[in-house]
Amino acid sequence: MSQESPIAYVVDDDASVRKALHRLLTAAGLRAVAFDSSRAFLDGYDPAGSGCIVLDIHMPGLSGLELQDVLVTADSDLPIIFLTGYGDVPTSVRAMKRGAADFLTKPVGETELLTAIHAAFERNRQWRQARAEVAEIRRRLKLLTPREQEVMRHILTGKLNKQVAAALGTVEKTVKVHRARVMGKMQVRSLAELARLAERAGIEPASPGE
Amino acid sequence: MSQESPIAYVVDDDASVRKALHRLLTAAGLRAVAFDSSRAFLDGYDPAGSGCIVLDIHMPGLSGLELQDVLVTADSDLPIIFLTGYGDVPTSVRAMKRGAADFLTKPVGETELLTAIHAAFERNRQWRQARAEVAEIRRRLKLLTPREQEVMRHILTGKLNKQVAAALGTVEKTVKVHRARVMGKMQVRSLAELARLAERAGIEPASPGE
DNA sequence: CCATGCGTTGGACCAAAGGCCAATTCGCAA
DNA sequence: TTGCGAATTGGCCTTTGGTCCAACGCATGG
Repeated sequence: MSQESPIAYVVDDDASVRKALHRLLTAAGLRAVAFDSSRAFLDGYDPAGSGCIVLDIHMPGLSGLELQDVLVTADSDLPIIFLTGYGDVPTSVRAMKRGAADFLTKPVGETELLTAIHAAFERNRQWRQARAEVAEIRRRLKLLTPREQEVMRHILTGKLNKQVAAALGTVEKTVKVHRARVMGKMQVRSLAELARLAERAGIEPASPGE
Repeated sequence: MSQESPIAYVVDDDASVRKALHRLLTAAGLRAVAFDSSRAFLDGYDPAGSGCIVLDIHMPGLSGLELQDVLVTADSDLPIIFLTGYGDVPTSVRAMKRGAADFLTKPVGETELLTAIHAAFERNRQWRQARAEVAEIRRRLKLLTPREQEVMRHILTGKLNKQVAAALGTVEKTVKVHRARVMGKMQVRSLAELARLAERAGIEPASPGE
């Protein structure tokens, strides 16, 4: 568990802004990394790391909004704080509707920015935690053989072993064995725990009929 | 199951705007109800109904943003579409961060507004559905006696009846009876279903120790 | 050809869950 | 006082779940 501290990525094509922001964030005790373009950011950031992005809108190449689209599509969990000098209402609304954490206008107060960053860090932390839990569940799920997954899906509907057997065209004994292996591989000791994991990870139970 | 069609509430202190919006929405086949102030809206809207609100920002008395705060606090599920002639970025961002469905500026295109309203209706529909499910679960939960609720919480941890009995200072037989009543009142036929309901409704299982 | 692993199945056995009937105690309300 | 619902407990029986030992068929790779 490498619990690295979150990084505040700064993406702005204006060197003086980058420098000022970097200095401000570093002085506040944050890890800050600056990029001069969306492309440079995409090439240099750590998709698995934690943190947030302080992003300018108007930039050559990929604009801030376009970078947001790329990250959303890529299912990134880095919150984006837009920071622009020429923001208009439609743009800010669009950005927020696509999940931006905040939308600030230059010049921005130190406190305002730092508050936004800390909030973004917190959002990122919670998101990552939720995602990690689901990822762990899915990791275990992959350990199950196809047959075991089928049995699990039927069990989650509340079927009895014999009913699962009938649905799968096998006998109760076999279901028992699969069931035991499912419980073992999913690392749960009760049906209640299994159902909870399944609910969290979005595992749909089999249709009652089939 | 009164499946009434959603209502588009219009809240604006400008009579001409109200009239124009009402005509526009009605012409589009929507049920529209207009109010000239936040207070009038609060007094006249149906908290249990479905729909959305087209809300002006600048109004005497409670402003649009203040009305939003009231509704958020009241846990309303009516999406708010702000519609203002003097919107600025900080205001729109604040509104969006508090959950506004959209933030449009006058003059607004017919298509733009209608699209926003339909999107808001859909959001409202999904929200209401999710809320209705949880409400139904909680309704059943209230049918449980305190003891039965305790037993349920322990069962949800995966404990055996005898372990639940030990935790509650009683005997296995009693737990069995309570358990059966829990299953009956919650209208589930398996532990898996019960666990699913509990997970959805945010019912926390008892701590394993106690 | 054979070893290895996976999926499958059988048998035996014990623990646990669920259902049914009956009974007691307690507190609160008619 | 009487009655009722909640909580509790007992006994008895059936069904189900969980586990151990054992075995067979099949594909994959050595």
